[in-house]
Amino acid sequence: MRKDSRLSRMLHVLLHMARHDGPMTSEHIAKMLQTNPVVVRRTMAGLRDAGYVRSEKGHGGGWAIAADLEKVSLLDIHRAVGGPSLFAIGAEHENPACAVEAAVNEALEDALREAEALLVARLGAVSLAELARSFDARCVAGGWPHPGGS
Amino acid sequence: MRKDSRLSRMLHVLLHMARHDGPMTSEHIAKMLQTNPVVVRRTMAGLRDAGYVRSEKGHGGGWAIAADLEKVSLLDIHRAVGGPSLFAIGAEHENPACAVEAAVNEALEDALREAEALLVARLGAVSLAELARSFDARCVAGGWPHPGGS
DNA sequence: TTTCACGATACTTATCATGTTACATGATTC
DNA sequence: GAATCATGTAACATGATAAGTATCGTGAAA
Repeated sequence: MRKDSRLSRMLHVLLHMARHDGPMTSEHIAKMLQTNPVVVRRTMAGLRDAGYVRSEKGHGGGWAIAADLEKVSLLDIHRAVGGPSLFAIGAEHENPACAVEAAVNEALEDALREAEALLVARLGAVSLAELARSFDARCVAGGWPHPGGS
Repeated sequence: MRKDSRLSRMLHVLLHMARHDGPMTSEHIAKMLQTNPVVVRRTMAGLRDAGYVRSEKGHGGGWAIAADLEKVSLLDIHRAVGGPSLFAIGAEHENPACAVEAAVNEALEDALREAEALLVARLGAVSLAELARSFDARCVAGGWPHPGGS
């Protein structure tokens, strides 16, 4: 099953925007993500609705950060793009009539719930600002040219 | 994205088989799972290849347990059905040229790795026998009629 | 030899993120 | 105000994959 990369893509965009002056167009962003401007607008609409970014039409328009990156976590972004299910496996029926199936589901869902709690906690504990700073640190440590092209 | 229910289904079948005398046909199993016999054979082929079940053709044929349930974990079954990816989210590119994207991927993959380790540990810690016993306990506690129809 | 049940192949369906085309809307520039 | 730029939105195509279906072959039991 192909993976949902919306969170990953939006984080990528947000970090670029955090180190970029002025708005970025969908077309520019699409090139960064190697995709289509419409996909960018569609996905970023969630971030806009959540107030994390702002979009402006017309000349000089585009997308810009609209929130304090210290206060937005990776989990917030995950939710802003629709908070898709984190797992690719699960039970077939929600409320099985069969007692055996119910027992199996409970065992599996217990395990999944725990893993989800861990993942949610991890994503919720990291702010975009921290992620951006850790990126800066990587650049210094690894001797990368900082701004980066894409 | 619709979830992969192979693990859940196979556990359901295995628990029934553990409390059932003689082989069960694909058709019988398919009714339990509310699906098609071909789907059953296709999915159970993995369990057979791994040696967890055995299949016999002809009159009186069907599927039967072929392993010590104490020694088979839920993780083993997950792997026997193909060990599909556990997560529905992930990064777009494996080895991004962009340093920002690489940093994002690393952060996300760290979190996913941790959650996966937890989930794998949980699934690996439970044997089919334990799962079956916990089902028995549920029946007693809840006053269910034990054998169950589907 | 008939019936039963699995084995295997091929094809269809369902789902959903992603990709694409087309056009409307609003803002800026001239 | 006309042209241009950029987003907003709708509609549809694509790709991947689990699941569903139809069909026929194979081997075992009655």
